[in-house]
Amino acid sequence: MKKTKHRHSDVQSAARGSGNDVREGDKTPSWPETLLAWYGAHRRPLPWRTPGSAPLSEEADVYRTVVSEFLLMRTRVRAAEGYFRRFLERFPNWDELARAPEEEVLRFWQGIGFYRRATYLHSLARTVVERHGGKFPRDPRSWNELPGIGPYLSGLLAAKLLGLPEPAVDGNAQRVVARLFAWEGPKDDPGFVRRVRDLLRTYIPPELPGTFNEALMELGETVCTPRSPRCPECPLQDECAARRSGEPTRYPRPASPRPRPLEERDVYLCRTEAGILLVRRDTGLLARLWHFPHLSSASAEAGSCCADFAFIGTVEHAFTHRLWILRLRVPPASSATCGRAREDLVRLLAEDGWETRWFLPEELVRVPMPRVFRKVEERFAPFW
DNA sequence: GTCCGGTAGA
DNA sequence: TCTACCGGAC
Repeated sequence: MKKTKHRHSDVQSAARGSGNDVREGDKTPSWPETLLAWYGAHRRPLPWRTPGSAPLSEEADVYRTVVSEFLLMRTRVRAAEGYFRRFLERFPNWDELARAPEEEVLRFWQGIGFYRRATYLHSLARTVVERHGGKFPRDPRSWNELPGIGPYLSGLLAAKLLGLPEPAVDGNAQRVVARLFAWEGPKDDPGFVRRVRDLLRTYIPPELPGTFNEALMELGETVCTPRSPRCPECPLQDECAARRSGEPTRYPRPASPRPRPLEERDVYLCRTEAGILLVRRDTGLLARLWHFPHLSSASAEAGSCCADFAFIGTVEHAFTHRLWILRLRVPPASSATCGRAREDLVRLLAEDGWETRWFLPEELVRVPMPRVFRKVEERFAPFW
Protein backbone atom coordinates (compact mmCIF):
# COMPACT_ATOMS: atom_id res chain seq x y z
CA MET A 1 0.00 0.00 0.00
CA LYS A 2 1.15 3.46 -0.83
CA LYS A 3 2.57 5.97 1.60
CA THR A 4 1.20 9.44 2.11
CA LYS A 5 2.45 11.71 -0.57
CA HIS A 6 1.19 15.14 0.47
CA ARG A 7 0.12 15.80 -3.05
CA HIS A 8 -3.59 16.19 -2.66
CA SER A 9 -3.23 19.11 -0.33
CA ASP A 10 -2.63 20.83 -3.66
CA VAL A 11 -6.06 19.84 -4.86
CA GLN A 12 -7.74 20.98 -1.69
CA SER A 13 -6.00 24.31 -1.48
CA ALA A 14 -6.93 24.89 -5.12
CA ALA A 15 -10.59 24.79 -4.17
CA ARG A 16 -10.05 28.06 -2.34
CA GLY A 17 -8.86 29.47 -5.66
CA SER A 18 -6.97 32.64 -6.15
CA GLY A 19 -9.05 34.04 -8.98
CA ASN A 20 -7.99 34.38 -12.57
CA ASP A 21 -7.08 36.91 -15.12
CA VAL A 22 -10.51 37.29 -16.67
CA ARG A 23 -11.84 40.66 -15.63
CA GLU A 24 -15.18 41.99 -16.65
CA GLY A 25 -14.97 44.93 -18.99
CA ASP A 26 -11.37 44.16 -19.88
CA LYS A 27 -11.19 44.46 -23.68
CA THR A 28 -7.91 42.62 -24.14
CA PRO A 29 -8.38 38.88 -23.60
CA SER A 30 -5.99 37.45 -21.07
CA TRP A 31 -3.72 34.68 -22.29
CA PRO A 32 -5.90 31.92 -20.77
CA GLU A 33 -8.84 33.22 -22.81
CA THR A 34 -6.71 33.43 -25.94
CA LEU A 35 -5.50 29.91 -25.29
CA LEU A 36 -9.03 28.57 -24.82
CA ALA A 37 -10.18 30.23 -28.03
CA TRP A 38 -7.25 28.71 -29.91
CA TYR A 39 -7.97 25.30 -28.41
CA GLY A 40 -11.59 25.47 -29.51
CA ALA A 41 -10.37 25.75 -33.08
CA HIS A 42 -7.34 23.43 -32.99
CA ARG A 43 -8.26 20.61 -30.62
CA ARG A 44 -7.27 17.26 -32.09
CA PRO A 45 -9.88 14.50 -31.95
CA LEU A 46 -7.86 11.89 -30.07
CA PRO A 47 -9.38 8.45 -29.50
CA TRP A 48 -9.80 8.98 -25.75
CA ARG A 49 -11.32 12.43 -26.00
CA THR A 50 -15.01 13.08 -25.59
CA PRO A 51 -16.53 15.63 -27.96
CA GLY A 52 -16.10 19.22 -26.82
CA SER A 53 -13.97 18.42 -23.75
CA ALA A 54 -17.08 18.14 -21.61
CA PRO A 55 -16.48 17.34 -17.93
CA LEU A 56 -16.36 13.64 -17.21
CA SER A 57 -19.73 12.27 -16.25
CA GLU A 58 -20.13 8.72 -17.53
CA GLU A 59 -17.94 6.19 -15.77
CA ALA A 60 -16.95 4.85 -19.19
CA ASP A 61 -15.39 8.24 -19.95
CA VAL A 62 -13.58 8.28 -16.62
CA TYR A 63 -12.18 4.85 -17.39
CA ARG A 64 -11.05 5.86 -20.88
CA THR A 65 -9.42 9.00 -19.52
CA VAL A 66 -7.55 7.12 -16.82
CA VAL A 67 -6.37 4.43 -19.23
CA SER A 68 -5.22 7.03 -21.73
CA GLU A 69 -3.37 8.98 -19.05
CA PHE A 70 -1.55 5.88 -17.87
CA LEU A 71 -0.51 5.18 -21.45
CA LEU A 72 0.60 8.78 -21.89
CA MET A 73 2.89 8.92 -18.84
CA ARG A 74 6.35 9.62 -20.22
CA THR A 75 5.01 8.62 -23.61
CA ARG A 76 4.07 10.55 -26.75
CA VAL A 77 0.52 10.68 -28.07
CA ARG A 78 1.56 9.04 -31.34
CA ALA A 79 3.08 6.06 -29.55
CA ALA A 80 0.09 5.61 -27.26
CA GLU A 81 -2.77 5.78 -29.76
CA GLY A 82 -2.58 2.25 -31.11
CA TYR A 83 -2.09 0.81 -27.64
CA PHE A 84 -5.14 2.67 -26.42
CA ARG A 85 -7.40 1.21 -29.13
CA ARG A 86 -6.20 -2.35 -28.58
CA PHE A 87 -6.36 -2.02 -24.81
CA LEU A 88 -9.92 -0.63 -24.81
CA GLU A 89 -11.11 -3.30 -27.16
CA ARG A 90 -9.88 -6.03 -24.86
CA PHE A 91 -10.49 -4.25 -21.51
CA PRO A 92 -13.48 -1.96 -22.13
CA ASN A 93 -14.19 -1.13 -18.47
CA TRP A 94 -12.90 -1.41 -14.90
CA ASP A 95 -14.54 -4.76 -14.45
CA GLU A 96 -12.98 -6.48 -17.45
CA LEU A 97 -9.58 -5.08 -16.55
CA ALA A 98 -9.86 -6.14 -12.92
CA ARG A 99 -10.85 -9.66 -13.96
CA ALA A 100 -7.95 -10.14 -16.38
CA PRO A 101 -4.72 -11.84 -15.36
CA GLU A 102 -1.79 -9.46 -14.97
CA GLU A 103 0.17 -11.27 -17.64
CA GLU A 104 -2.48 -10.50 -20.23
CA VAL A 105 -2.55 -6.83 -19.26
CA LEU A 106 1.22 -6.72 -19.63
CA ARG A 107 0.95 -8.34 -23.04
CA PHE A 108 -1.14 -5.39 -24.23
CA TRP A 109 1.49 -3.05 -22.79
CA GLN A 110 4.46 -4.82 -24.32
CA GLY A 111 6.69 -2.60 -26.43
CA ILE A 112 5.62 0.78 -25.05
CA GLY A 113 7.90 0.76 -22.00
CA PHE A 114 7.52 1.70 -18.34
CA TYR A 115 5.76 -1.57 -17.65
CA ARG A 116 5.11 -0.73 -14.02
CA ARG A 117 2.33 1.51 -15.34
CA ALA A 118 0.46 -1.55 -16.54
CA THR A 119 0.66 -3.31 -13.20
CA TYR A 120 -0.40 -0.10 -11.41
CA LEU A 121 -3.36 0.33 -13.77
CA HIS A 122 -4.36 -3.28 -13.29
CA SER A 123 -4.09 -2.93 -9.54
CA LEU A 124 -6.04 0.35 -9.74
CA ALA A 125 -8.86 -1.42 -11.60
CA ARG A 126 -9.01 -4.10 -8.93
CA THR A 127 -9.15 -1.46 -6.20
CA VAL A 128 -11.90 0.44 -8.01
CA VAL A 129 -13.95 -2.74 -8.41
CA GLU A 130 -13.33 -4.24 -4.99
CA ARG A 131 -13.30 -1.15 -2.79
CA HIS A 132 -15.28 1.50 -4.69
CA GLY A 133 -18.09 -0.50 -6.27
CA GLY A 134 -16.69 -0.26 -9.79
CA LYS A 135 -16.70 3.55 -9.82
CA PHE A 136 -13.56 5.67 -9.68
CA PRO A 137 -13.75 7.48 -6.30
CA ARG A 138 -14.85 11.11 -6.42
CA ASP A 139 -13.13 12.03 -3.16
CA PRO A 140 -9.60 13.26 -3.92
CA ARG A 141 -8.43 12.27 -0.44
CA SER A 142 -8.95 8.62 -1.35
CA TRP A 143 -6.70 9.03 -4.42
CA ASN A 144 -3.74 8.79 -2.05
CA GLU A 145 -4.42 5.08 -1.81
CA LEU A 146 -4.60 4.51 -5.55
CA PRO A 147 -1.56 3.22 -7.41
CA GLY A 148 -0.18 5.27 -10.29
CA ILE A 149 -2.00 8.51 -9.49
CA GLY A 150 0.61 11.20 -8.91
CA PRO A 151 0.49 15.01 -8.80
CA TYR A 152 -0.13 15.44 -12.53
CA LEU A 153 -2.95 12.93 -12.90
CA SER A 154 -4.38 14.02 -9.59
CA GLY A 155 -4.60 17.59 -10.87
CA LEU A 156 -6.01 16.49 -14.18
CA LEU A 157 -8.77 14.46 -12.56
CA ALA A 158 -9.52 17.12 -9.96
CA ALA A 159 -10.20 19.52 -12.82
CA LYS A 160 -11.83 17.20 -15.31
CA LEU A 161 -13.80 15.01 -12.95
CA LEU A 162 -14.57 17.35 -10.05
CA GLY A 163 -14.40 20.73 -11.77
CA LEU A 164 -11.82 22.08 -9.32
CA PRO A 165 -9.49 24.85 -10.55
CA GLU A 166 -6.46 22.60 -10.34
CA PRO A 167 -3.63 22.61 -12.89
CA ALA A 168 -2.37 19.41 -14.51
CA VAL A 169 1.34 20.08 -14.84
CA ASP A 170 2.95 17.78 -17.35
CA GLY A 171 6.08 18.46 -19.37
CA ASN A 172 4.11 20.41 -21.95
CA ALA A 173 2.56 22.74 -19.40
CA GLN A 174 5.99 23.27 -17.87
CA ARG A 175 7.49 24.19 -21.21
CA VAL A 176 4.70 26.56 -22.24
CA VAL A 177 4.79 28.38 -18.91
CA ALA A 178 8.58 28.51 -18.89
CA ARG A 179 8.55 30.16 -22.30
CA LEU A 180 5.62 32.45 -21.68
CA PHE A 181 7.42 33.95 -18.68
CA ALA A 182 11.01 33.18 -19.75
CA TRP A 183 11.62 30.99 -16.75
CA GLU A 184 14.81 29.07 -17.02
CA GLY A 185 13.97 26.16 -14.81
CA PRO A 186 15.92 23.94 -14.74
CA LYS A 187 13.41 21.29 -15.62
CA ASP A 188 14.71 18.67 -13.24
CA ASP A 189 14.24 20.97 -10.27
CA PRO A 190 11.15 19.95 -8.27
CA GLY A 191 10.85 23.60 -7.21
CA PHE A 192 10.34 24.55 -10.84
CA VAL A 193 7.31 22.28 -11.21
CA ARG A 194 5.91 23.72 -8.00
CA ARG A 195 6.32 27.29 -9.27
CA VAL A 196 4.60 26.37 -12.53
CA ARG A 197 1.70 24.83 -10.61
CA ASP A 198 1.39 27.84 -8.33
CA LEU A 199 1.41 30.21 -11.25
CA LEU A 200 -1.19 28.21 -13.17
CA ARG A 201 -3.47 28.25 -10.15
CA THR A 202 -3.66 32.00 -10.45
CA TYR A 203 -4.66 31.82 -14.11
CA ILE A 204 -6.83 28.73 -14.40
CA PRO A 205 -10.42 29.71 -15.31
CA PRO A 206 -12.62 28.29 -12.53
CA GLU A 207 -15.44 27.55 -14.97
CA LEU A 208 -13.29 25.55 -17.41
CA PRO A 209 -10.34 24.08 -15.50
CA GLY A 210 -10.27 20.78 -17.42
CA THR A 211 -10.41 22.44 -20.81
CA PHE A 212 -7.72 24.91 -19.81
CA ASN A 213 -5.39 22.10 -18.76
CA GLU A 214 -5.97 20.26 -22.01
CA ALA A 215 -5.47 23.43 -24.03
CA LEU A 216 -2.15 24.17 -22.38
CA MET A 217 -0.88 20.66 -23.00
CA GLU A 218 -2.19 20.67 -26.57
CA LEU A 219 -0.33 23.90 -27.27
CA GLY A 220 2.85 22.36 -25.90
CA GLU A 221 2.43 19.22 -27.97
CA THR A 222 1.54 20.78 -31.29
CA VAL A 223 2.95 24.34 -31.35
CA CYS A 224 5.25 25.09 -28.42
CA THR A 225 7.27 21.96 -29.11
CA PRO A 226 10.60 21.28 -27.42
CA ARG A 227 13.01 21.69 -30.33
CA SER A 228 11.35 23.62 -33.13
CA PRO A 229 8.49 25.66 -31.71
CA ARG A 230 6.13 27.05 -34.35
CA CYS A 231 6.02 30.52 -32.83
CA PRO A 232 4.39 32.19 -35.86
CA GLU A 233 1.38 29.89 -35.38
CA CYS A 234 1.22 30.40 -31.64
CA PRO A 235 -1.83 32.19 -30.21
CA LEU A 236 0.33 33.45 -27.33
CA GLN A 237 3.25 34.74 -29.41
CA ASP A 238 2.59 38.39 -28.54
CA GLU A 239 2.79 37.74 -24.81
CA CYS A 240 5.58 35.21 -24.87
CA ALA A 241 8.75 36.40 -23.15
CA ALA A 242 10.81 33.56 -24.62
CA ARG A 243 9.77 34.59 -28.13
CA ARG A 244 10.73 38.17 -27.40
CA SER A 245 14.10 36.93 -26.21
CA GLY A 246 14.71 35.53 -29.70
CA GLU A 247 15.70 32.15 -28.31
CA PRO A 248 12.51 30.39 -27.24
CA THR A 249 14.22 27.01 -26.97
CA ARG A 250 16.43 28.32 -24.16
CA TYR A 251 13.39 27.90 -21.91
CA PRO A 252 13.12 25.83 -19.86
CA ARG A 253 16.74 24.89 -19.33
CA PRO A 254 17.16 21.14 -19.96
CA ALA A 255 17.71 18.75 -17.10
CA SER A 256 21.33 18.07 -16.32
CA PRO A 257 22.50 15.06 -18.31
CA ARG A 258 23.01 11.83 -16.42
CA PRO A 259 25.73 9.32 -17.07
CA ARG A 260 24.65 6.21 -18.91
CA PRO A 261 26.70 3.25 -17.72
CA LEU A 262 27.48 0.51 -20.19
CA GLU A 263 26.59 -3.00 -19.10
CA GLU A 264 27.79 -6.12 -20.84
CA ARG A 265 25.62 -9.15 -20.37
CA ASP A 266 25.55 -12.65 -21.79
CA VAL A 267 22.13 -13.81 -23.02
CA TYR A 268 21.40 -17.50 -23.38
CA LEU A 269 19.20 -19.53 -25.64
CA CYS A 270 18.46 -22.49 -23.41
CA ARG A 271 16.47 -25.06 -25.37
CA THR A 272 15.26 -28.54 -24.32
CA GLU A 273 12.29 -30.80 -25.07
CA ALA A 274 10.51 -28.76 -22.37
CA GLY A 275 10.90 -25.66 -24.49
CA ILE A 276 12.83 -22.42 -24.22
CA LEU A 277 13.90 -21.00 -20.87
CA LEU A 278 12.64 -17.53 -19.97
CA VAL A 279 13.00 -15.69 -16.67
CA ARG A 280 11.35 -12.80 -14.85
CA ARG A 281 11.45 -10.95 -11.53
CA ASP A 282 9.25 -8.61 -9.55
CA THR A 283 11.44 -5.55 -9.28
CA GLY A 284 14.03 -3.51 -11.10
CA LEU A 285 14.48 -3.06 -14.81
CA LEU A 286 11.71 -4.62 -16.92
CA ALA A 287 10.01 -6.00 -13.84
CA ARG A 288 7.28 -8.63 -14.43
CA LEU A 289 8.19 -9.06 -18.09
CA TRP A 290 9.81 -12.18 -19.49
CA HIS A 291 13.48 -12.11 -20.42
CA PHE A 292 15.78 -14.49 -22.17
CA PRO A 293 18.07 -15.54 -19.33
CA HIS A 294 21.02 -13.23 -18.95
CA LEU A 295 23.96 -12.83 -16.61
CA SER A 296 26.51 -10.10 -16.26
CA SER A 297 29.46 -11.14 -18.37
CA ALA A 298 31.57 -11.07 -15.23
CA SER A 299 29.46 -13.60 -13.32
CA ALA A 300 29.13 -15.82 -16.40
CA GLU A 301 32.90 -16.11 -16.64
CA ALA A 302 33.38 -16.76 -12.95
CA GLY A 303 34.22 -20.43 -13.08
CA SER A 304 30.98 -21.64 -14.63
CA CYS A 305 30.21 -23.78 -17.65
CA CYS A 306 28.16 -21.00 -19.20
CA ALA A 307 31.18 -20.11 -21.29
CA ASP A 308 30.51 -23.38 -23.17
CA PHE A 309 27.50 -21.79 -24.85
CA ALA A 310 28.54 -20.71 -28.34
CA PHE A 311 28.81 -16.98 -29.03
CA ILE A 312 26.84 -15.97 -32.14
CA GLY A 313 26.87 -12.16 -32.06
CA THR A 314 25.72 -9.15 -30.10
CA VAL A 315 22.63 -7.01 -29.65
CA GLU A 316 22.88 -3.44 -28.39
CA HIS A 317 20.04 -1.73 -26.62
CA ALA A 318 19.94 1.77 -25.19
CA PHE A 319 17.77 2.56 -22.23
CA THR A 320 17.80 6.17 -21.11
CA HIS A 321 19.78 5.40 -18.02
CA ARG A 322 22.00 2.56 -19.21
CA LEU A 323 23.38 0.93 -22.30
CA TRP A 324 23.29 -2.81 -22.77
CA ILE A 325 25.63 -4.81 -24.92
CA LEU A 326 24.22 -8.31 -25.04
CA ARG A 327 26.42 -11.18 -26.13
CA LEU A 328 24.16 -13.84 -27.62
CA ARG A 329 24.96 -17.44 -26.77
CA VAL A 330 23.38 -20.67 -28.03
CA PRO A 331 23.75 -24.23 -26.68
CA PRO A 332 27.09 -25.97 -27.23
CA ALA A 333 27.29 -28.71 -29.88
CA SER A 334 28.19 -31.56 -27.52
CA SER A 335 25.11 -32.77 -25.67
CA ALA A 336 27.14 -33.69 -22.57
CA THR A 337 28.60 -30.19 -22.34
CA CYS A 338 25.16 -28.80 -23.05
CA GLY A 339 23.52 -30.47 -20.03
CA ARG A 340 26.27 -29.31 -17.67
CA ALA A 341 26.22 -25.77 -19.00
CA ARG A 342 22.44 -25.64 -18.70
CA GLU A 343 22.44 -26.79 -15.08
CA ASP A 344 25.07 -24.20 -14.32
CA LEU A 345 23.03 -21.46 -15.94
CA VAL A 346 19.81 -22.35 -14.12
CA ARG A 347 21.68 -22.40 -10.83
CA LEU A 348 23.25 -18.99 -11.39
CA LEU A 349 19.88 -17.52 -12.40
CA ALA A 350 18.24 -18.86 -9.26
CA GLU A 351 21.02 -17.29 -7.18
CA ASP A 352 20.21 -13.97 -8.84
CA GLY A 353 16.57 -14.30 -7.79
CA TRP A 354 15.03 -14.99 -11.20
CA GLU A 355 11.83 -16.95 -11.59
CA THR A 356 12.30 -19.44 -14.41
CA ARG A 357 9.78 -21.03 -16.79
CA TRP A 358 9.94 -23.06 -20.00
CA PHE A 359 7.92 -21.98 -23.03
CA LEU A 360 7.26 -23.71 -26.34
CA PRO A 361 8.48 -21.66 -29.33
CA GLU A 362 4.91 -21.03 -30.48
CA GLU A 363 4.03 -19.66 -27.03
CA LEU A 364 6.60 -16.87 -27.20
CA VAL A 365 4.31 -14.63 -29.23
CA ARG A 366 1.84 -14.49 -26.33
CA VAL A 367 4.43 -13.78 -23.65
CA PRO A 368 4.87 -10.17 -22.48
CA MET A 369 8.43 -9.32 -23.46
CA PRO A 370 10.17 -5.95 -23.82
CA ARG A 371 11.63 -4.65 -27.07
CA VAL A 372 15.17 -5.62 -26.23
CA PHE A 373 14.29 -9.31 -25.91
CA ARG A 374 12.16 -9.27 -29.04
CA LYS A 375 15.36 -8.23 -30.80
CA VAL A 376 17.13 -11.12 -29.11
CA GLU A 377 14.33 -13.51 -30.06
CA GLU A 378 14.76 -12.67 -33.74
CA ARG A 379 18.42 -13.58 -33.57
CA PHE A 380 17.83 -16.77 -31.60
CA ALA A 381 14.97 -18.04 -33.77
CA PRO A 382 17.20 -19.82 -36.34
CA PHE A 383 18.70 -21.88 -33.50
CA TRP A 384 15.58 -23.52 -32.13
C1' DG B 1 24.07 10.23 -30.82
C1' DT B 2 20.45 13.56 -27.84
C1' DC B 3 16.20 14.77 -25.97
C1' DC B 4 11.59 13.93 -24.31
C1' DG B 5 8.28 12.44 -20.56
C1' DG B 6 5.00 11.03 -14.54
C1' DT B 7 5.24 8.10 -10.45
C1' DA B 8 7.04 5.35 -6.64
C1' DG B 9 10.15 4.31 -3.35
C1' DA B 10 14.01 5.36 -0.87
C1' DT C 1 14.53 15.53 -2.70
C1' DC C 2 16.78 12.12 -5.55
C1' DT C 3 16.88 8.17 -8.50
C1' DA C 4 15.01 4.29 -11.26
C1' DC C 5 12.14 3.23 -14.80
C1' DC C 6 11.46 2.37 -21.36
C1' DG C 7 11.09 3.45 -26.06
C1' DG C 8 10.63 6.50 -29.89
C1' DA C 9 11.37 11.04 -32.35
C1' DC C 10 14.65 14.01 -34.13
